[in-house]
This record gives sequence, C-alpha cells and structure tokens, in this order.
Amino acid sequence: MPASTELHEAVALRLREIGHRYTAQRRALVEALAAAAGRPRSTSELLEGAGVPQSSAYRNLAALEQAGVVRRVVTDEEFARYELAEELTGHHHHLICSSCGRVEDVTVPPSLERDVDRTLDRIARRAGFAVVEHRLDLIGTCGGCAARYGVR
Amino acid sequence: MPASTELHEAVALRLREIGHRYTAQRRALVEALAAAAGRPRSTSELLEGAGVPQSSAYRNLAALEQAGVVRRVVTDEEFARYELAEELTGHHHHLICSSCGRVEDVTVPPSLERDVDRTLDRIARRAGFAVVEHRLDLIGTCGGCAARYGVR
DNA sequence: ATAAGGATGACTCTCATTCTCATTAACGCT
DNA sequence: AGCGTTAATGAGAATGAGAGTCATCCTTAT
Repeated sequence: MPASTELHEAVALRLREIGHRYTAQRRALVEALAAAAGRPRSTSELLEGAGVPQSSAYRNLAALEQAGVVRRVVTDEEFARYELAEELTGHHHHLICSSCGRVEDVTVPPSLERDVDRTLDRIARRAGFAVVEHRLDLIGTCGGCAARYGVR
Repeated sequence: MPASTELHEAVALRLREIGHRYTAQRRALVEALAAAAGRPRSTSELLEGAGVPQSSAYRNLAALEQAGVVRRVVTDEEFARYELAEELTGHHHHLICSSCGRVEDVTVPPSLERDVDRTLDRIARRAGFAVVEHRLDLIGTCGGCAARYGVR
C-alpha cells in the first residue's frame, strides 16, 4: 500500500525534525488512526486498537501531537479523541451526534471556506486576535439515533 | 436594573417548567454569568464569584444547563466553561486564545450565518444527520499574548 | 561495541467532576 | 399557621481521564 508508506514517511520525518523516533508503538497508533480515517478515535479505542499500554499511549499521542502528526479533537464527551492532522488528511469539519457521541468528518465547499476565512479574519483582527485556524462543527442527531429514538 | 429582572424571570420560568426551583445559589450563579457577559467563565471562577460550595455549584450548573439557561462551553482546557444560553444572549461564536486560554464572544454578519446554515444543513442531511446547531470557533493568539511573546 | 539519550511500562498522583447521604429549606394544600 | 412532600444543600468520598516517576530497555551515532 503505497499511500500508507507515504504516510509513514511523512510521520517519520516530522518526528525526526523534533528529535523524536518513529517507534513500533507510534506506528501502531498512526496505523489505528489511519484505519479509522474520517472518524476521530477516543483514547481508549486507540489503546486497545494499537495494543499499547495506557501510559505509553498518552505519552506517544502527546509526542505525535507535538510533531504535528495528530490532532486532539475536543467534543462534549469527558475524554479526548484524536485524528491525523489536517496537513496529512486535508482540511475538514465534524458532524457530532449529541445523542451517541459519534463523530464523523465532513468537508464543505471551498467557496464557503473562503467566505468564512475572509470574514472571520477580518472580525478577529478587529478584536486584536491573530487567527490561526477555525473550527466549525455541526452538532445534531445521527441517522442511527434518529431511527432508534425517533426524530426529535 | 430592569434588564436583570427580565433575565431572572426568564430563568425562573425555565426552571419551573422542569420542576426545579430558582434558589439564591442559582441566582448567584446566573448573576456571575451575566456579569461576565461576553466571556465564558470557568467553573472555578464561578465557584468563588458566586460564593457557592463546589458540590452545589456543579449540581446547580447542571440544573441550569438542563433548563436551557446555561451552556457548557468546551475548549482545549482541562476544565469546563459556562455561559448564558444563546436563547438569552443571542447567537454568537468564540475567539479562543491558544496561548492563554482566554475566550471571548464574537458575532459574525447575518449574511455569513445564513450561508453557513444553509450549506451545512444540506451537507448534514446528505450524511443522514439532523443538524441542531453549529459551533464556529476561531483559534488564534489574543492581543495580550502577541504582545507578551511576540507575534508568531 | 559502546555510550548517550530517547522510549517503555508499571505504578502513582493529580485534579475536575460526580456521587452519597444526612440535613435543611420551599412549595402546595388544608 | 401547620404539615407533608420533595427539591436543595454541603461535606466528604468516589470516579476517571490524564500526567508524572523511575528503573529498565532499545536505538542510533560514533
């Protein structure tokens, strides 16, 4: 799988740049994240998915985040989720089911992204903020929950 | 202050509707939130601001949230923030400083809101999601941090 | 092959948040 | 006003995600 090879090389590079190593555990974590593409994974899913002890998993996810390989995704849940960084997968947003916690990637039309970016940048500047990124999430009810509990 | 009276009445009504009471503590919490308008407050700020014991504060914030009076705001920080619900204050978004954690309200032009809503709704529908709300945050560096640490 | 420094894993610790439970205060009714 | 029902309170214990510690293991460069 060439795409995967590319991914691992990119990851290895980023880690090396900050003086870290691309070990088997980190590879397993990246693999688990890549396998779940389009669906940010909770820490505990990654723990078991990658077969890594928890102290190492937390440490390695932090290292990967520092290297810009991985991004922590915040939701309303009491635990964190992780996904591959946008530099590796492309810019996207999230559909978040407020009933079951399911999180799924979506992309919006470039024209909207452009409008949003332009406007937000202007607004932020006015407030003395230098915008680095925007986060646009959709909170609602996923198909499964709508079927299970009836449409609200 | 008539505006404040209105607020308290609205809150009392919402609580009563779900069979809860508007006690002095809850009033103190709402007051602390109203005083901090435009700046979501951390739980610990509210604790001391309202002079309420922590177990009661958490319980009451949960009650107020359930009544739709208050909203929990998630950030990258390891603790929660709260603000008055949008039904009481109006729809808005947040500027979040990734350096110091400062959070500040902003509003965007209605035209952009409309575009965003329309587009997102279409996208979500296609994915089987029923959108309830959107969350649009700007992450960046606030003026204070830019001055303190230099522009990055 | 060897030294230096990162990585590992079992375990402990922290800290926000939630739970428990005995006590108190509010509201509805007569 | 008196009473009973039920929510609210507050102190403290429990929970759980995540971060820290430390002795040991592995890599990588020399």
